[in-house]
Amino acid sequence: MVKNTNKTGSKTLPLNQIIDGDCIDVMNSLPENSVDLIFADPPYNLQLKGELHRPDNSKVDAVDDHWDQFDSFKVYDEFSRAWLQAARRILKPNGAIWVIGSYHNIFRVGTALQDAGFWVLNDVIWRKTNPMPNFRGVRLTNAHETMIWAGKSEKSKPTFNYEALKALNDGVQMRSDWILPICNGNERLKDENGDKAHPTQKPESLLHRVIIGSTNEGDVILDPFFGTGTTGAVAKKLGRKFIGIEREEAYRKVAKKRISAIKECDAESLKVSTSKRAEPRVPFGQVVERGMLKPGDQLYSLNGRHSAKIRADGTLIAHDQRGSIHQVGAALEGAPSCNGWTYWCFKKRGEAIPIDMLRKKIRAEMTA
Amino acid sequence: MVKNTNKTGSKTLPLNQIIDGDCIDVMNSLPENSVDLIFADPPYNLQLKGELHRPDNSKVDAVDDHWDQFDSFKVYDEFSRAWLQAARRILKPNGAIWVIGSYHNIFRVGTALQDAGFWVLNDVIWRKTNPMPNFRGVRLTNAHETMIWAGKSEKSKPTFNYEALKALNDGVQMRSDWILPICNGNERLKDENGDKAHPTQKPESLLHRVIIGSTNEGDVILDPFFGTGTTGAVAKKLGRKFIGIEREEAYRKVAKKRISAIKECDAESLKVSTSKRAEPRVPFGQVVERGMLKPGDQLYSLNGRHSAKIRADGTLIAHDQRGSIHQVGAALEGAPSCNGWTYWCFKKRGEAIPIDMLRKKIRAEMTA
DNA sequence: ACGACTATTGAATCGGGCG
DNA sequence: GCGCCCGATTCAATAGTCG
Repeated sequence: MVKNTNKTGSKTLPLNQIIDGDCIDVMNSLPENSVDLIFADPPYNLQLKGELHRPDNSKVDAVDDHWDQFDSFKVYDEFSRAWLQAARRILKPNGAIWVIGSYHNIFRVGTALQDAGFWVLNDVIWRKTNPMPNFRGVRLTNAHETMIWAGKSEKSKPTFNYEALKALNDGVQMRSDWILPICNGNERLKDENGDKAHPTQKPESLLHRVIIGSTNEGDVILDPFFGTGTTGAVAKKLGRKFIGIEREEAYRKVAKKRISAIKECDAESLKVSTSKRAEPRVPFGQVVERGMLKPGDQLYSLNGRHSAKIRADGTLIAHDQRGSIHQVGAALEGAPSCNGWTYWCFKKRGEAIPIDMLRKKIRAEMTA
Repeated sequence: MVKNTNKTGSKTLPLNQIIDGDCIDVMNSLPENSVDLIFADPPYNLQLKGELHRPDNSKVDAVDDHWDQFDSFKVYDEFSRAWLQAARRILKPNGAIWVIGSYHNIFRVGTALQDAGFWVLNDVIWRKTNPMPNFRGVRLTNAHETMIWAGKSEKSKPTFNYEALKALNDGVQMRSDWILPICNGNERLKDENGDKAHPTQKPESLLHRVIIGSTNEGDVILDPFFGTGTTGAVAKKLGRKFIGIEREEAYRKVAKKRISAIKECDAESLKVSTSKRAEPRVPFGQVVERGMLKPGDQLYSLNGRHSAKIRADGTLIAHDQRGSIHQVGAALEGAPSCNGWTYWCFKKRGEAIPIDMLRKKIRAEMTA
């Protein structure tokens, strides 16, 4: 619990501190209508069963921590409603909240949040450039997480730095999907043994965008599930104040050390380097899905010597050869490799047109 | 309501038809455990209150001027629970459902779906290449929609054509974010006045991926909010059967015309890449029985570190390890498991050849 | 120093068939 | 239903090693 009552009896905020305790108790001890933004990364309730191994037989380090264990959806929903209610009380009337989650919990959290009176402004997708694959090949690669951005109420007018986000996005309006890598390399905090200090550390780039977009300098940002303190680190760097709440001694310790080493940026260095985008890869399957060519259509080689038929999954078939546009091209030519995009043509009004024209069209739309 | 009772009184499915009626009533009139896949694009606009029905089919009264947020969510939730329950009843035990929505409704739908007993397999983000901008610059561009893919229950084993989706994505595992343009151009259906026939027509590319990935040829796909029939159009094109339910005469009319003009792909083009899991199992003993390898022959591990001797019953022996090709491989490597077929090689004229070559030979003979 | 190659790792609801 | 056992399955980004 926080000692946050001053001499006159009015409550004050414990700024730039990491508070030990249950986040609901701590938030209830803070004054109402006092915080500008809440960023929350609650437990996801993953419900993992057995062990999982990679194809090379190495074991996957699962998130099986005690704090992620809930008996049922009902218990998880009660937990969500409780912390969301406490969070909403301390938010200023024009304050906002961000919550991050995966399909395991985000629908529960989103429903609880709407029921509590929050007003959803956007849902934002964090598209991971380097997610963990689905090793058994039984599902889609789980390549994103979902964030919900919501105001305290329908009437509230939360901070939104439209121009700053637009600038971050090379001058075009920021979209609801954010393409960012997961947290690894030097940014990933290690404990004394060299193991990762926290199983689910979020990248600073994600918080950078949240904080730039929805707070002003000097604002107070509270994180009820502080962990190793990414929210606090980025808040300090960007000249905002933070309040962190964390139950685990080990996480608090790492976070404190981390944040004390951070230097606040001068205004100039707040500008972020925008990542260069390589030309987006276009799978040939998209040409089929989008109906630019249809299953059953014929393709012809540039040299006119071969032809092949398109199948519904974007592979080709020619005599006994099946596979991608590249594989079939290489096989027919007896070559070690082949760029199918420039090798194959389709016919339109008797004219042979390279399929690369279709890829150009798709790329133009992707970057538009 | 559907006339789907034949002379013997047993119910039959009204295949490749568009049925007029409320989707809950119609689904309740269909036989249980009869449909392979459901694709649902339910209304998400809460202003549709006037058109919503409670589970008891009573119509919800028109909007009150002082409409209360919680009440409207409650009505929407009842509607969601009702149609999801009806949908779940008619799904086969190994059937699956796809639901698409935006932040206005997807958290409600996702929660209702989990509460109804569906088991979420993935959430999938449709990332629009060409979304409508946020004209007033007060929010992020709403550039995506969310789809939930779920099995009928935790135990069910829905169809998942992993290899076909991988092929569609140029040979890398399909991710949970799908980059596709919105429906416009020639694909966008117009009415007699040249206006768009439906406000939220989904692109065929989206359904192509859903249907290729989670159904097989001949499967039955039901769409309870059929609209202008994108689900039916792609189902027909890909050799699947559909059942559409739609209350609006104008949409049914457009959909019927649209689908009748569609041509089904030829059989060969519908074939997609399949997984090895579908291939017949070959015991290693057959290799010995057929004399392809003899008792006493040596096998060598792929990495060259181990060797083993073949015994007459098709087991291996290496030092004190005895057992199947898989068991001995795993034991020698200290691994939790091992695919002996790809781990062991035999020598022919000094060259190491994987024993999987012998299995391929046997399989070829089996299918010949 | 640099390139080539190998090893490690990340919020994961990660099998199916037969006895 | 349970236990056993076959045998299928990964992408991108670091970090480390060797020459």
